[in-house]
Amino acid sequence: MVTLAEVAQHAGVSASTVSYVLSGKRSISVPTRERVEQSIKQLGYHPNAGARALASSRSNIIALMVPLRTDMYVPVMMEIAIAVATTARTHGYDVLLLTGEEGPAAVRRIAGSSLADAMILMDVELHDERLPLLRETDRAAVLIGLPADTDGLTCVDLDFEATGALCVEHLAGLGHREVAVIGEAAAVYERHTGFAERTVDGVRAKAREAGVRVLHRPCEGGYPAMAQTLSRIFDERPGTTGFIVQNESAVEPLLNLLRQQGRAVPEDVSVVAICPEQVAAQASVRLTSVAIPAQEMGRRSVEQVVAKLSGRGTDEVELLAPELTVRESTGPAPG
Amino acid sequence: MVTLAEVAQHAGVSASTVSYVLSGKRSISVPTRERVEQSIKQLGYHPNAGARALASSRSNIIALMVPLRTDMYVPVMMEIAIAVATTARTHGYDVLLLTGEEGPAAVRRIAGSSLADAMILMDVELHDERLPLLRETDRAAVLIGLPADTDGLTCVDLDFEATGALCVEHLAGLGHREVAVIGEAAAVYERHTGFAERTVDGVRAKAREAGVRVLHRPCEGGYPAMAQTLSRIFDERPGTTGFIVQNESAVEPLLNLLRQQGRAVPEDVSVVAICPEQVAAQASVRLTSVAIPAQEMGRRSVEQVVAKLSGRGTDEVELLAPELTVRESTGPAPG
DNA sequence: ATGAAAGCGCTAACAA
DNA sequence: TTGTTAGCGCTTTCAT
Repeated sequence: MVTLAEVAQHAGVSASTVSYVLSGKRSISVPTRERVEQSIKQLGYHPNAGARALASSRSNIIALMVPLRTDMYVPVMMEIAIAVATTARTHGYDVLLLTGEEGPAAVRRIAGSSLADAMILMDVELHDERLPLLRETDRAAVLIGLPADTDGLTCVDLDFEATGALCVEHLAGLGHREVAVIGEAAAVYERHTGFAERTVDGVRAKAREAGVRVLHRPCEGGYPAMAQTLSRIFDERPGTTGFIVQNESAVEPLLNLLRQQGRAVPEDVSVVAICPEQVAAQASVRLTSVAIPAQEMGRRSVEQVVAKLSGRGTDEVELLAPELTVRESTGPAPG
Repeated sequence: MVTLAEVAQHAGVSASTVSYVLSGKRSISVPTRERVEQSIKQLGYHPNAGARALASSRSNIIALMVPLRTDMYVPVMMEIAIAVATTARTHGYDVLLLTGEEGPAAVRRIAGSSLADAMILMDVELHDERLPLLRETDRAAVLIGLPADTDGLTCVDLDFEATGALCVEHLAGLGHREVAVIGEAAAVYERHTGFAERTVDGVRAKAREAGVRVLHRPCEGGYPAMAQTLSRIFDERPGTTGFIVQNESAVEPLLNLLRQQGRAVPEDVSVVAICPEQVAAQASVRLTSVAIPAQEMGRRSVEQVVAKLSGRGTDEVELLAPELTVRESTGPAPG
């Protein structure tokens, strides 16, 4: 392995000069810098990560804790993770992938060992077990999601209340007066991840304002569950003409079932989805939707974390504004 | 931060003793060990990762390179990644998440900096750019996938030839004589990832043996593409009664289109899918399928890597045996 | 069974 | 603008 000392010798300078060329922390004369850079290239030098971490007490690693639940929509997690990893690289950081399995202990382990300079936690629950530990730690952290108490924490999330409101606004604008919300599986609500509730809150608030009736039903995904949920909805509210779906695995079943029942989309009923763009665009009817901005969430969380690490930190809740894209699943209310 | 020296002082022993208690690399008297463990717990000591890496030249980190392509089925990648992370932890390793973005340079960077002790590469292509670098490196590595030249490399993958054969065998056993293979998008074949070709090879070989006619068509996912592909298949081979689908985003469109055309599954046509269990089980018709054993692939790749790191290394290609699960999409050939 | 001490490769004062 | 040097916290030989 090529060491910094070898580079120094090869370039005819001291070790610290090489170090400073690398870090840019002090000015180096042009010829010296060029010689050093030349030597680095020639010898194929790469700074040793461990030594660097030890000497500087900075690992340049960000830990990303992803849940290992299966009831969250996986592509979104992956998209966030990829966005985190690529954004982190542009700031000189690598990403350590932690699964939720270790639970709160992982926070202690990573912080204690100085393996990572900072942590990004995904799928945060309202009363997340990891938060107390996180607050004790001096480590920088950013949450993707919104816990009940955000005091002293930095959070990034989609503004789900605004999302719910936006969906209602769109449907109301098209003349729909009876709207059903098909939500996540009951387990998601019970887990109190918050986002599902926040969406419904937003829906309700805007509905009241717009004079729209709302019926909210959680739904496990898949055909059988969706069939049951749908028939119950029409039993209870036969006049329902608008649907807001926040459950990827219910989208396609819903469309199929409506078709089977002879209800045309969007002529008879309108459907707005809250889901990743890809799901909306590839569904059997191209769906009017509010996108889950997974990439943006990943990117912003890294930027927040990097800001914190550079002292420009802000303990702030950043809610991303929802955007509704009109496609072919919504139209004027019938009649 | 609590250091090893502090633990030593607190326990009234030398630093090396504490180190050896931790590593188990030499025998320690019971009372001493207990005192040390007591101190460790009491002080909340965690060994510093950087110092450890520097002194031992082992980071206890495995790098995982995931592709950032979008044309691979994302949940499978994620499942592998999670399996890698959790399995790694059981062996005392953490996982560094690298995206393909950096390309071959990432291999150099990680190896050069000793950031990771080993690498696991996903989505390996037949003539992968990273392989030459990998061979130069002394770092342990395992590929998920099968390049053209596996010499000196350890690979883990599903046995796609056997998978293709297994599908044909199942259909042939049910009396089907004309089978169509709906493959991945053309881009996947052009990229020469290999697995798609291997499947078709397996299909062809077994078909010859079983006297089954085979038509193979790549297919972009989604409805329009699937519609076109399907009509071409029936134009060319009106007698087709069996389908083998290796393309997650074509599955649901295919089922819908067959239904629309009045072809009942499995009464008129049978469908075998090569896809994750979840996709097969949640489709609108529960699909007979060969599963992509994502977890197993992740787990095995870590175990291989760990074996290599402990010297018990094997440069071996490990092909996982496919398993076909019969569900409701296959039945006897009509007529 | 335990201790003492020499590094591992780098960073960052402190000097010049 | 550059060099000298003292650690960073741990592992591991060499002693005892």
